[in-house]
Amino acid sequence: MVEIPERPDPASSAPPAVPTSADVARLAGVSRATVSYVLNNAGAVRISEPTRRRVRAAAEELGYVPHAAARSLRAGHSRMVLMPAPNVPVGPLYGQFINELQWALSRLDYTVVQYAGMGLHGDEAARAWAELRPVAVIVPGGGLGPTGVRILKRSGTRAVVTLGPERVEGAHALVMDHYGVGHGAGAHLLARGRRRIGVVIPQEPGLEYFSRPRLEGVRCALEDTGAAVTELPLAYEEEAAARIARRWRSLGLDAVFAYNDEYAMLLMRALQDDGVMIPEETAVIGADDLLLGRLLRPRLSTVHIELPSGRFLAELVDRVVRDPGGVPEAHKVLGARVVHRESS
Amino acid sequence: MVEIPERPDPASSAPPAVPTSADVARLAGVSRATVSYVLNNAGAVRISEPTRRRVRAAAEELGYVPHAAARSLRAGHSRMVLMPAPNVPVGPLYGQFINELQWALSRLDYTVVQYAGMGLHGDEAARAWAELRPVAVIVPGGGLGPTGVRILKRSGTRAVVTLGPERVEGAHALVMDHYGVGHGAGAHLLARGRRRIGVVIPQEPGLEYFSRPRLEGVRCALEDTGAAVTELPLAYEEEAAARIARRWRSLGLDAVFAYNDEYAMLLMRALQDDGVMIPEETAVIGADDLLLGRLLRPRLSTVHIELPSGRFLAELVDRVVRDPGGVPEAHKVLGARVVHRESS
DNA sequence: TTGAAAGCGGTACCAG
DNA sequence: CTGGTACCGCTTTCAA
Repeated sequence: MVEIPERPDPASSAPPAVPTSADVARLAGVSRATVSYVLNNAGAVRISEPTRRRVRAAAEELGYVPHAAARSLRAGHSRMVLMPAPNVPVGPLYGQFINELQWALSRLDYTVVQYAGMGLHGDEAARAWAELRPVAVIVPGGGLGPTGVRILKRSGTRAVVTLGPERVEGAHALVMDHYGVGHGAGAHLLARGRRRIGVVIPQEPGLEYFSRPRLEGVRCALEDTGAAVTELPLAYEEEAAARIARRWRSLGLDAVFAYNDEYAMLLMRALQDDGVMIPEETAVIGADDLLLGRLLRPRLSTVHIELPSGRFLAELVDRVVRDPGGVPEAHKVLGARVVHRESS
Repeated sequence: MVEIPERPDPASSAPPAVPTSADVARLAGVSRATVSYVLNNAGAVRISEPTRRRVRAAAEELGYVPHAAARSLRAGHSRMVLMPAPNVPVGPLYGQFINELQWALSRLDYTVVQYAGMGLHGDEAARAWAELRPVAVIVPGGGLGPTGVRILKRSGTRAVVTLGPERVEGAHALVMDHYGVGHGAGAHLLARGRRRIGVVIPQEPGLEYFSRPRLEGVRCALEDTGAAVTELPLAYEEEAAARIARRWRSLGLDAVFAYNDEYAMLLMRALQDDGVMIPEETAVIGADDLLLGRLLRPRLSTVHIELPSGRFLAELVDRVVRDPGGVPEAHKVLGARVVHRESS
């Protein structure tokens, strides 16, 4: 006896209602409880094989898909890991890291979600994230303060991990301080006998979190050495580079740390077009160790950056989720190593 | 009279429970209904100012954050727009497009979420997405078939938009066919008098969706012209490029379409290192019109690709969400225009 | 102006 | 082995 579904659902204009487990139960002639047991392969309860088949068939026929919100509401928790979506195009290095991370978390059976809250800042954003009741939140780039962490924890988030340049009170941290990148570059140029060093500061918004620490690193490496640092604001456009190149000789620099390999390529091309000899007249070093640097002539010296493996972070998250009580860990995870080629 | 909260919550080991609207109500000495009215600025109901203040203060004190799942469960719908997270590092062009899109959707008050379902394929993935009951789903790159669309629609998704190379039954589509990119490149090389044309096929997985149509486009442009196409599999590594360059002369090609500007740079460098004159001996053209192409010597010819604006797609989504009944639209949105520089 | 109560879709306990 | 039922947190009539 298959009862006719209660919902009237005339084939008129209204779209057919979304099937619920109750609909499946009705069609299979069983109770909602049974449907739940069958579809979740509940081990504690034994359901007869014929019943199981009827339920599965009914679910299939209706195109039933469970409702995640209802499920996690009842369960009191979800396995969602939330990270804010980057609001600026991201390089291959970091992109690769994110992918690894997502993959590793997926393997640990988490649902990874990048949340695009493009208008929100600070605690506003934290509140928006908290509304989704994620079990863990991973925040790159210093977009979260201690209050934000508290908001999240208060809403049941079991693991909050920041990736910024410095730790945040209450949160676990993968400290990725780009200071070391600049320091490496500065020390290298110094060792090569350079004394008047330019540092490119990208004008693109959203890069300050990286460029400032890198600059600071260079500064620090040159402290008390008689060498001097000159900031070189540079937009990622041919014309901007040409303008700098034109007044290059008046700047009197004998070396430049170009923020990364892409800006290095941009600037190096402009300098070469103006007849500046590299590395004789000016040494150039980039960062990120992209393939493109090896393709330049002279081959570009660079600072190779070692990001942590996605698996490492995924395992940290998993560990903290399982035991949220522990004292926040902080790992310094950004390796920087100078790769000397021909441009310096 | 402020009652003591019911939940015992001893300051022992158990983490403090997440505050609910009931907790706020208790603390403020009102009912849950009133809390809801106040926090949602319900216009239909007038609540006295003192009450509002008490409620807000209580919410503040408890660090109350509403529970999105519960809310949308009750409401019967959400404003979540879901898109699968790319599982391969994405170029600046496409990255920019995604950002614009997210921004535009945010402005229209949607919650944009990139879902990383790294193990799932086809209908599996569609089911996983459907569990979240998004109001709209945007799927790039052909990762969704007609069945998948039906699963989503059946689960209440009001708008399904694909970005792939071809339409999908039942879904709206932004047809981004890279065929035209290849066609433009092929026609250009032909017009420049080239007859034996190589086409780079990247070996990196995940790029087939782009490289195949581009190849097809070249083929089609050369149809019945006496010109011939040679496929050149190429991994994005210096050594792979060097291998191709070494046997270049034996290939007898007078032109190459290098898939995009990055592969073009890689190959061009290898060819130049082997003494192949560009463009005299071999013409090279890339695609994407990246800045780096303009920095090469000779300057790289390229195919400029015009993606639709994020706003356009956002408005399409919004329109369809408001009126899901309409017949699926299909827009051809990928403009391709050859930019002739010096390498061809 | 405020409160009581129903119900969104699932899950899991307890009876039968 | 299966059904009844309470409940997760929130919104929204309906009454008072």
